Amino acid sequence: MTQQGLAYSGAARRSAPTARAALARSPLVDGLAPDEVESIAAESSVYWFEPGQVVFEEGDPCRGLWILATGRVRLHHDVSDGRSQVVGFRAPAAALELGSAFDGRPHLATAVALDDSALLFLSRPRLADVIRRYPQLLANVIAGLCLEIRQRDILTANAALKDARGRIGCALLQLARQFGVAAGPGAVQIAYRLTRQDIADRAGVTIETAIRALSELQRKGIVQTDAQVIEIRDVARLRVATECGDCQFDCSVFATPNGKHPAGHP
DNA sequence: TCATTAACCGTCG
DNA sequence: CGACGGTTAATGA
Repeated sequence: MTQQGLAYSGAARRSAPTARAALARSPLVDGLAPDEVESIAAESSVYWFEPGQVVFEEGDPCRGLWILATGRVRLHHDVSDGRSQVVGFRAPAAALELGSAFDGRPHLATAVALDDSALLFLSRPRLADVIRRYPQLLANVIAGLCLEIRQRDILTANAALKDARGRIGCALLQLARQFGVAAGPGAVQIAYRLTRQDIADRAGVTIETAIRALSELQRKGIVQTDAQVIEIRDVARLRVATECGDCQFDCSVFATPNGKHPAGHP
């Protein structure tokens, strides 16, 4: 069951310019002229979701492409024993699930709003139409899909790391790659609020284990948490502690000087 | 609701 | 055996 937000409520209408701005920042429309982006925005709708509201559920038929405009969204699988495995977190300008939007098969994960969130929706027929008009989009889609695949690869590599500390460390480094902003020499802040439960579900451990590992890292001065925002004070030491040495996945932490990460991509 | 700590317990190398 | 991590419970913010 998908509970959808109200289409174009008054609040959503007022937020439409914000949604268009988010679309313009999306890597999906890289290389398109502003009026071309505008024509895509004109074909899409804006939906509003409250914290905890489900955008779509794993197994739901995919009706189109969702792009986050404002707020935060978590994507996860519900695992048999009642726990949940986080597939990824989304920030504004990121697509929720490119794969299903383009192959039309059911959603691979459940998407839940973490904050009040505005999302752009483009139905599959309109998406197909837009692609026909702007073939440049295909290259952007492929790039986005490749990033989704990399993220999944990191997830499986993470699960294969033998102990919980390693998985937590790997999850932190990957989140830093995605949401990191420079916070001084060798330090990166994960600019995304995450509960301990979020971290635990991302790493595939219980919340207590996540707390144990994080407390330990905190005691060593490697990380520091403030109001659900984690700062890695010493990336190099976290890498050592996580034994990333021979990991072939691209967890390398980057942060641009102006504090922006590349356009919302996972 | 979220975070933390500690005690306890089963598994596995 | 002993490290590890899940379970449970208690407590504080």
